[in-house]
Amino acid sequence: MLIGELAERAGTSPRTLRYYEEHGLIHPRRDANGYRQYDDGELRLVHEIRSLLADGFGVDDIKPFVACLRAGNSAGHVCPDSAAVLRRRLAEVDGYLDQLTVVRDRLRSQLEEIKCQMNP
Amino acid sequence: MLIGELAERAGTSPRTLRYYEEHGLIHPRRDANGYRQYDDGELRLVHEIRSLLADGFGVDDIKPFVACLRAGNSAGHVCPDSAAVLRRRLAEVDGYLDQLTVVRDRLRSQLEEIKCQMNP
DNA sequence: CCTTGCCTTGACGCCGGTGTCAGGGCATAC
DNA sequence: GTATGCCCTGACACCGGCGTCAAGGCAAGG
Repeated sequence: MLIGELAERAGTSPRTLRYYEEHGLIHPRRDANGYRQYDDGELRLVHEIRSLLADGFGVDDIKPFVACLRAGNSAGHVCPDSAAVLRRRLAEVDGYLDQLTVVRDRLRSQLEEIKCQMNP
Repeated sequence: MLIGELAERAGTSPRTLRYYEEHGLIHPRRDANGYRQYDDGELRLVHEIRSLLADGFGVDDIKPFVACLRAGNSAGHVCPDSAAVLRRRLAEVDGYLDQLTVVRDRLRSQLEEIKCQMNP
């Protein structure tokens, strides 16, 4: 499978796949051409990567998950290193949720205040 | 009041104040020197700006609030334009909260899964 | 006069995942 | 031969609020 086909099957772009490779997430073989050659395992990997990115992980955070999968585990998050990253990210997300909740409440109360002024 | 003093009183930096000015949020007078000259009204304005920024508004979003204050209103959010921005931002924040909640639940369930494997 | 310290404008750096363009090779079909 | 379409590497653009450095002016104290 060449890079274009993998990109399409993974719902992304060749540029993106080269970026993942540049950052050590995937290691495709090369044809005599120099063309990157991927197999179905890489497709699964890319799906995992994109899922983690969608959850807000950074590329560096994802490396332990990839290593875990490559070590033969059925899921990327069952290894200790991945779990540590998971916990860190969970704490981060909880923090963002708290912050956003505070902001939302402020916004709501300001909008409430306006409504009251309209019906004095 | 010169820019350094205002910056310190507002808890920020001269660079930041020049940035606000560059984007049309404040309009200080100039001394014969060319030095920016601020009064206490600008200090209040800067506090308002920084509060809005902390709530996730962009510089452009803030303009209506500043205009509202300059129009003599006691608060920046009581004008129709500001209210519209408030509603837009509230919807945005609600969206982020939904997304983050989904992510948090996924992270939690993955961590749960690991705990279960440790006590089989 | 010289230093110190504030002020001025202008411009580049950051962060991070991708888009996009430039310039060139390979492969297949006509 | 050439047209098409994929591949390659390398590099700049983006967004946005601000840090930071450069190069220079102004004010005041020794």
